[in-house]
Amino acid sequence: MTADSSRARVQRSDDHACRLSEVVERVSGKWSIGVLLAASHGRIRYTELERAVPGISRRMLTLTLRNLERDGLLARTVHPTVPPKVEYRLTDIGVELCEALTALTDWAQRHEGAIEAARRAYDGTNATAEPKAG
Amino acid sequence: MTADSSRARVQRSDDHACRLSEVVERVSGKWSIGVLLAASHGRIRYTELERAVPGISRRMLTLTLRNLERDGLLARTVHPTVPPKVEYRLTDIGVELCEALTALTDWAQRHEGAIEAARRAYDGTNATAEPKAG
DNA sequence: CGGAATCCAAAGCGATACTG
DNA sequence: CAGTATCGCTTTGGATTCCG
Repeated sequence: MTADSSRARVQRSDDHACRLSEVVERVSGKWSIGVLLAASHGRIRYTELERAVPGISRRMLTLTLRNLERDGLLARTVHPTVPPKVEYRLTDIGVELCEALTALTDWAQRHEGAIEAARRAYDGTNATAEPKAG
Repeated sequence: MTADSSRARVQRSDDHACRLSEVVERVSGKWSIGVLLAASHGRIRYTELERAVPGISRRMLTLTLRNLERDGLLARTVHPTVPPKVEYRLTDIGVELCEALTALTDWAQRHEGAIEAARRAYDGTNATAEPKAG
């Protein structure tokens, strides 16, 4: 990955950041998490996913699905019936990822208020340059 | 938030996903995590960050810094000395976030190999449509 | 029903020159 | 040293259409 890491003190930070980045990259994108969670209830079909993740477009759903599938987080099963039927379900490591994400949920929940407060404070302090206050 | 959630079974997933999305949004972007980790070692200056996060540009460093600061994850201290000196350090909730992220690191580390394998398998299976195989 | 392809707008990001 | 402003390329993502 990063070509030159000869700077010693950056090493472990770099390593740590690298690992994290991989996870975040795979989970970032507005939709990955929504899809992941929607699939965590058990088998779910394409159209169900479309409804379960409110604002998503066909394109993004398919793209997200493909990514998740490629990383081995989601399994795709095609039923060769007359009206095609495709079901998705989390793999074992997909389930584990969802569980690991609860640490984040937890954090978010604990500090939800603090963050919003910080934002308001920040926006207030720098309001002089903020034309959106209207 | 999401206009129509009358579907019952989606309710908690939606809620959960929402919370998670907030976290991910704030941490997504190629650089947020790198900066966060770099700051987790203690006070760190602008130029030090620039070096600690290898590929980052001035623009992105500043942008990322501002975002993190706005969310109350990072604190900025200006020393009004002759050559300006600005130091950044994680706030308490910033530290907590970094700690929460270790659950993800852990997951990534455990399944690093499995994911790469899944990718190769996927790319291999769908290689017929892949012009990059050289 | 499930999904690929195309088109287009917006956001992300890098490089760099400039300022206090 | 720390940060801002501008420009242009690249990526993301939404809407729509067509296919098996």
